[in-house]
Amino acid sequence: MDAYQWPRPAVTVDIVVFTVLDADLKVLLIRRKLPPFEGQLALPGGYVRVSEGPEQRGESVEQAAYRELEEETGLPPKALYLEQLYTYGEPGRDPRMRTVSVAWYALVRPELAPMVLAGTDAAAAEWASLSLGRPPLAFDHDLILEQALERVRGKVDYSDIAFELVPRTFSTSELRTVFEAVKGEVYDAANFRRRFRRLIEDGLVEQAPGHRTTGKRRAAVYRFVKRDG
Amino acid sequence: MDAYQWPRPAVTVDIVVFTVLDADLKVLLIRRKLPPFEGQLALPGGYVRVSEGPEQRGESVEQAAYRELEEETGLPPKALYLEQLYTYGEPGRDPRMRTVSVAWYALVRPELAPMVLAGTDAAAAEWASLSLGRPPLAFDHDLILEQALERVRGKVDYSDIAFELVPRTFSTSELRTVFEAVKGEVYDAANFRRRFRRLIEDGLVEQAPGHRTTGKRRAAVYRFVKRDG
DNA sequence: AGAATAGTGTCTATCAGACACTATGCA
DNA sequence: TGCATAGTGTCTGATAGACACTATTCT
Repeated sequence: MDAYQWPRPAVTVDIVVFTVLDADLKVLLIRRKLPPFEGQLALPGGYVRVSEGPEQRGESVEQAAYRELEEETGLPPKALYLEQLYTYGEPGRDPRMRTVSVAWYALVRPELAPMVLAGTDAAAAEWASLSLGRPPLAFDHDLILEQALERVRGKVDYSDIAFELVPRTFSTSELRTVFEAVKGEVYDAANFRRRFRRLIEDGLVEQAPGHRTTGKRRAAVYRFVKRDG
Repeated sequence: MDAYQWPRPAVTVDIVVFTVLDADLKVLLIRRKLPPFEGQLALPGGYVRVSEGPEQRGESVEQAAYRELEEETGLPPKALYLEQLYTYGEPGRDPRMRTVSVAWYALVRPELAPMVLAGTDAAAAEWASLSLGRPPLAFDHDLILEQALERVRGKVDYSDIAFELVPRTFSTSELRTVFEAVKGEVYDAANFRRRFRRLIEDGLVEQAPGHRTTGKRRAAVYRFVKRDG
């Protein structure tokens, strides 16, 4: 039995974009201009574009995520770390029609965060803080946001994603601030340093020229060394 | 712009089913009876069933995974641990048409593994060993299998999934065998025991009545204690 | 009785958390 | 010159790996 002709769900992408601004974890939200959920906040996203028949011109699901992000927020693919999160396919999650959404999360360096709003018309996109209460979102986007947070919080400890949330060169206290914002807890500065020193010894991080002064005293800056490069 | 009318991809599920038999990690594969890839091995899976219009009768993506598994292998939903893996949506991954596949992995206890073949007509489903070389699979199923393996290998260390691959009651050496099969390395029996003893102290595992003899000497058996129950 | 497996104890290296401490440079 | 922040050193407890050891029971 070949299901070629059967009804198909619409396939969309939704993206949870995080950044850290003012020592605070933030998500990018869009104010919807059309029903359903008109006027409410939602995650950026949209339909995956495909073509009929076996020629299969059209974008991959990942490309769709990059494209929608650029269209809706002005963020270019190069500026992003993008990773697939989960696929949501409950009937009823979109009141219009049966929709399966492939959700992604993205990380943006703080220097690039301000360019987001410039790329779209005034009031469309905004960085919402996550340390305070959360606004209700359209569709099942609350759930998606929650699971994205869980993923990032878990992964920050054993992977390199924290380096995607600091400037290209950064001080240890800037990196510590990212950890604190993501995990929502305070880290002992001395112990954090020691962990960080191991990263240098292992060659994951190297010192960069110059200094930075965020507090009272200037600090050495470092850069993340990519494994393959 | 509403994409209601635009062409849509077909949406499928594919499931990587693991079990441990004879101290060996195995995957459930299906011999395809229809083109494309006729006669080749593939992961069990199939189309997600939806309905037209806003009424949205139809199954969730997760239900589709359970249903396809039961249809193709005879494994009832109750017998399985099922978790979503990743969604594959590259154009060209199915030569017939544009297809987005939501992949899952499932774990089956060894006692239940034999019932798989009984549920289907003779030569359709088989448990393939993973310690030897792998047969080439249809579509991009090699990739899916590889990523499922990676997920299970990573997760077995910090989660409870190992308990889904032993009988309901088990000896420490049975549990160790599962770890060895999954990770592909030998564990020091004494150190493994010590780790295991901590699980008992923490109440995650409790001793069960009776004994089991897999080797020369009989061993105490335990059962996993669910957190919420 | 022999032998393989179940199960215990011990030593060492590593790492995280707590916290006392020194050093620097901006106000 | 004060003081907040950068950065170092040290103690303690938890845990993993290596490995020597005892205990049990099947054949």
